[in-house]
Amino acid sequence: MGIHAECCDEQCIHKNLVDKVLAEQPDEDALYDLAELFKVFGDSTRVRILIALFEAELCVCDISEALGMTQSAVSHQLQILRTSKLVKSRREGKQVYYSLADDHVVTIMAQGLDHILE
Amino acid sequence: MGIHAECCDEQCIHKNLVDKVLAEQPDEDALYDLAELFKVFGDSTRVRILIALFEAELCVCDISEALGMTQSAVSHQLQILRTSKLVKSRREGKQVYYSLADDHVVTIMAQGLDHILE
DNA sequence: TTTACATATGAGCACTTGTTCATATGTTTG
DNA sequence: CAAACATATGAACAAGTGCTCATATGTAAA
Repeated sequence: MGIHAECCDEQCIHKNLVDKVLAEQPDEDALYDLAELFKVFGDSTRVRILIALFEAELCVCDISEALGMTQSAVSHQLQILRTSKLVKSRREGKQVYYSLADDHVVTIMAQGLDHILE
Repeated sequence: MGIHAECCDEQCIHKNLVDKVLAEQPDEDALYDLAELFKVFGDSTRVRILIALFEAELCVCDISEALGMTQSAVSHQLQILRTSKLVKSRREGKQVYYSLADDHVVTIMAQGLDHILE
């Protein structure tokens, strides 16, 4: 007996649809990576950082100031954003400047805003 | 002294940029809602459910079968997806059928896939 | 080199989250 | 009505996450 011993007898399952879903499903790694990507967008501090970077390239210190958060907290989040390739960084003297890595960030955020503003 | 007592003296802040960021920032509620929305996409079980629903409208039982997960786990996740208005449901006899709520889901997922496949 | 500043990072803790298990609700059939 | 089935939901627990604090690294000025 499988997981569904007490649910969903054979006659009620739409077997052909389930098979189609299983056939079309992206591979396990892609699914995992996709969820990991959205997880990065799923924190209000990181969202605020990304929106701040819509305006301009900013140094860590600027971002801390704009968000009213400690440099450490912001720096930790910036690393996560950088690991996911959502932002890129550039050192200029003592400062490190961050900016958006590509257009996907903007598109994804715009679609998200569209959705919540309905 | 504020939060930044030991960091980022006045001369190093790009005050005009910070002010611009503060002025253009969406209100607190929108930022929070946006992060909440992406948080929903940020779980591989929910991503798998959404991708399954790309193919067809499915009942809870079909989804459990396709994902190889218990009915309870799937049902909990479906409620989260429904609360965020990413899926909608329709009862037909004993079954409840779920489908994608609107096109934003597809667009957001497609952009996400684009990003990770680069 | 020493000092000061900007940023990065590791450890620890409080809080959140996904699953399981047990059970409740809703629907159809006998 | 009772029994069977599909789905929903509350509680509890393990695993993950974001912040703080302390400290390390990197860079420029004295």
